[in-house]
Amino acid sequence: MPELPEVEIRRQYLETSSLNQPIAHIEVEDRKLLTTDYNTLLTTLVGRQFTGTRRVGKNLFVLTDAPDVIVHMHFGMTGDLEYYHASLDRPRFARIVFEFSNGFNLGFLCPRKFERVGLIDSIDAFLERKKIAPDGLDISVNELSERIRRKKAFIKPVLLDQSVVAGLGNWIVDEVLFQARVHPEQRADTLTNEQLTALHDATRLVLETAIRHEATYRDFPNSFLIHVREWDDSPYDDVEAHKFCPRCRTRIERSTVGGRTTFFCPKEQNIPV
DNA sequence: TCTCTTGTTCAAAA
DNA sequence: ATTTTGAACAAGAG
Repeated sequence: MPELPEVEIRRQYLETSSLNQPIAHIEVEDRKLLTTDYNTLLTTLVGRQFTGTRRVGKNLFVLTDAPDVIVHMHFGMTGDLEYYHASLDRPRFARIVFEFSNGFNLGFLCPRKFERVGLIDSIDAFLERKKIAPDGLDISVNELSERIRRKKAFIKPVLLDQSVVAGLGNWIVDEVLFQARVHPEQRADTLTNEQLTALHDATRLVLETAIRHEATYRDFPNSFLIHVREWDDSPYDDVEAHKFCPRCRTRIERSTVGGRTTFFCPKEQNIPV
């Protein structure tokens, strides 16, 4: 789940629930989830407060009242946050828990242990070191085009590359390509200016739509491809109807591109000849 | 029981 | 040397 829109929702959640409360303790069930030594994490953060948040791509940064002390969070494939009163049971999979002195806890839920939390001293240095490109909501059409044109790989894995544009994951890339009518296996360096503009427009459309609907897939417009994904089905959905292109009713094709499951409309997403 | 998975990394291959 | 590919990571869900 945690692609850019989900991380943005989590950022807003942390921002409204967990700022300006002294940290009394931090529980960590499995230290492999930390990118910073546990004792360093404790001595650095206990007594401090979260003061603000920033997000770039799928990375969430939590600022503190100590200079140059920033908590970095990455949600992997399944990470989530839950703010709850300490008198309640710890939420399932809350393997890292920030305990505030006011009796509330912020749980970092890590069902699959692909998530990571650690300290950094500079967001810019972190982005540089990790080669994180500009965020999908900030990147200009020129910069996106420039970065895509440099690559020869299929456009799908290029858009998944966080050093090209930050925040797009597997389903968003499929959705962006569908909205822009670009085939996932078109070579990146063969995209026309019109296609690059369409990709930039589609990126904004998909990201903004997802954030507006708080990343709840079933609420997305019917014009979106996402409804073909089986994990979107609800008891109210006509599952069969979702296997067809919402525009031309052609059966949606499922394949593997760049090692990832890919859905696309074989009629509308063509490679120009 | 078996397959699949929304992400990233790193080593191998090209 | 650089870019691309693909396995590995861990564990839950269906």
